[in-house]
Amino acid sequence: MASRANLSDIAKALGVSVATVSNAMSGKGRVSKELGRAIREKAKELGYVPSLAGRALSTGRSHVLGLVLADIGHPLFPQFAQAIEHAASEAGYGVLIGDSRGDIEAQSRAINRLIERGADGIVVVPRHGTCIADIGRPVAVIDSPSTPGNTVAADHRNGGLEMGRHLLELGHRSVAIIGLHSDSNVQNDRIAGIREAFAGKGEARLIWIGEMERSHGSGCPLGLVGLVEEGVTAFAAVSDLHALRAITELQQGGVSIPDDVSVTGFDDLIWAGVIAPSLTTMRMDMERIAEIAIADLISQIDQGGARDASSDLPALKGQSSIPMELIIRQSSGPVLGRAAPGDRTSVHRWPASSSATDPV
Amino acid sequence: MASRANLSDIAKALGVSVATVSNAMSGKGRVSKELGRAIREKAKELGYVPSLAGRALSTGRSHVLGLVLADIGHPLFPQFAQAIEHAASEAGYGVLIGDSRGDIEAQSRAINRLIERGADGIVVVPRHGTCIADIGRPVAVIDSPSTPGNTVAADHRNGGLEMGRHLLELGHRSVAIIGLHSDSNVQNDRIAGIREAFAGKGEARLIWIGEMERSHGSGCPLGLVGLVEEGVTAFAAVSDLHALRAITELQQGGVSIPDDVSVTGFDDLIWAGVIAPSLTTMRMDMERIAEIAIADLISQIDQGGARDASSDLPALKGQSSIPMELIIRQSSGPVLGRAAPGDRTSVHRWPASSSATDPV
DNA sequence: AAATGAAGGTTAAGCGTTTAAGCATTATGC
DNA sequence: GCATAATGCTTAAACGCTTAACCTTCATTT
Repeated sequence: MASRANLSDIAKALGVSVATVSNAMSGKGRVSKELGRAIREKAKELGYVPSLAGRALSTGRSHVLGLVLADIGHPLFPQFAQAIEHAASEAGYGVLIGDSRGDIEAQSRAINRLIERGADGIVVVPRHGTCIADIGRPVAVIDSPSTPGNTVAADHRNGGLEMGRHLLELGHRSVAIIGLHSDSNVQNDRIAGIREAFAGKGEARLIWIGEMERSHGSGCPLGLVGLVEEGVTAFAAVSDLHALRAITELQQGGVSIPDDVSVTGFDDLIWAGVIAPSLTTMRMDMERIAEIAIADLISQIDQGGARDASSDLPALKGQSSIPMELIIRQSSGPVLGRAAPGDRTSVHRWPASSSATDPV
Repeated sequence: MASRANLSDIAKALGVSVATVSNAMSGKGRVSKELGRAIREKAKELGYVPSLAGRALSTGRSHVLGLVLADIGHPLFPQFAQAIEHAASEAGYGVLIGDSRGDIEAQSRAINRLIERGADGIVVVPRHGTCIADIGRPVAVIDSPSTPGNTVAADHRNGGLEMGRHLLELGHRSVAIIGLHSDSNVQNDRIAGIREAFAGKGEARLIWIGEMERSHGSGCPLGLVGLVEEGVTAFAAVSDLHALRAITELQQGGVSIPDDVSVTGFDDLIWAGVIAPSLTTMRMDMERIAEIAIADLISQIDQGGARDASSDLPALKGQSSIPMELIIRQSSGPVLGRAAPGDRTSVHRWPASSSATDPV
């Protein structure tokens, strides 16, 4: 009932001025050791919680960040949100969510709404191929290192490279890369990496799901079994979502994974470890990405709000690429020559999940 | 540059008092038609955007809601977040996210943090089996109708009932229900529904993934192929996540879906429509659930903040159950007698996605 | 011993909004 | 034609916090 205690309650209880209490709590002004302690004790006793509204009004900072995702419905969103929330929370910021519902115009509207709500800065994971207009506030963009204006991102290209190498080591010489459509920088980077790995060492063809669906309807079969018959021994999807689609389609067609063909994904979505076979994939270090994005944002905020041209953020601004981590599970294996499903225990395998005691 | 215009800027520009401008904008006090219009015009001209901080300080309402999810990493979270954000946004509220990282104690901490941040109310999708402590603020709980203190939820039991009937209609008389563990009200409701449908008409056994993993390690095979040999013709998972696990395990074991057995899920997760076979599942009406939760919350807030005993919210408080929707796709089909994979075109099928032109 | 400085406070203004109370001015009732 | 009411606006206080400026007191320094 007793509506929250405020500074003046503490001040009154101790017979000092509000300013002193404020100083004591923030450690800024000049307050004697003892009085400081006494004030902090009283504060705790009264259950004092600073009013963010009051502080915001006074300082002009809300200590709230906005998080705008191209498509909140994307399965990777939870990981993002969790990581961002955690990093922001550590830094004393709250996170306000904005949904751009996929379309570009709505994305700007979402950003504006967050700003009107007083967000000090915005983290944007943009829609494929979008450029973020220069709003008059600090922004951190998480897309891909090859996107202009990008702040921090996973090193998708190198992730692709590693994935390609992984498949090459297993003996694969003909891979089909599965992507959605060509206007995503993230996907393009991953694809470029895989191709680079295969350059001169094998054949890498490309399948755009988007194109196939445009002509054959969404959810249509991708004709992967046919590719297997043409000699493709591995499918490298640029997202676990597509890898899952590939795995089920192949299995339904009677193709055995990984004995007949290997399938790999990207992102380590939540189910990647529990499907059969569990999925070899490439994981982003969300925690680090979030941490850097938030650090950059806060640094921008502290350096004085809405500077036009970004100036002198030393190592921060400018293309941080965070390494990705290859997670080898069951869906990728050595090329077996298409007839003899012998043992294939040579490759080190991860358990389905970190807490597993029995790696299947 | 020009830091946002405020009320007094408008007042000065028009030679009136701030109070009048405030009244004109809110439509509350007494302002003449003409002056009102003039003020609103000027406001638009100056690009006036009300300061939420100022308003919050003055009114004691932040117009921000907190959203706490038991586990932000859950694949259903995006749908929740999107729906809640949308509903809140329509009602003029922002949404602050809080992550309870799965554990119960962290859940309370998350709630407290949101409250300290000034959230006017909280939407909680609680951890299985958690009771939300009475914080001194409006709360809306979305769990299951059988949870005490629940505000609104999908009618999981009836969803289970419908799913069971669907399988019965297809001729299935022996189903295995797949759940994670028994301390989730949502899962229990769904299971109870399925069982009710099968009561007296067929056999329904139960598989807890949690128990199996405790002894055999996480990600372990569930032994579903063995059950098929024992005569089970359908697997009804209480979540798409488990359905996916079942589908891949069965496919890997050479069982054909839906010719040999049917598999169904719950929640219509994002990939349910694109795997092969696409997944028959039961969808919640998130939009409505979110709408009702938000409406309830706002009503509580408007009725005067922290009332102890919830009083006279008429139809709102008290167990709103929102019907679920059965989505029939490819993974469920008629029992075929285990040998003759004949045609099975009698059942009406959904396209993989609403925009599909070719239902595969 | 006077000037200087630091230490430990206090006062007061300001952030942008809302809202109760006050005060003219004009309309209404009888 | 006078009390009453409604209308249209202004004044002023309040919300809770921060921060610059100011004022003592006491310890140094010259």
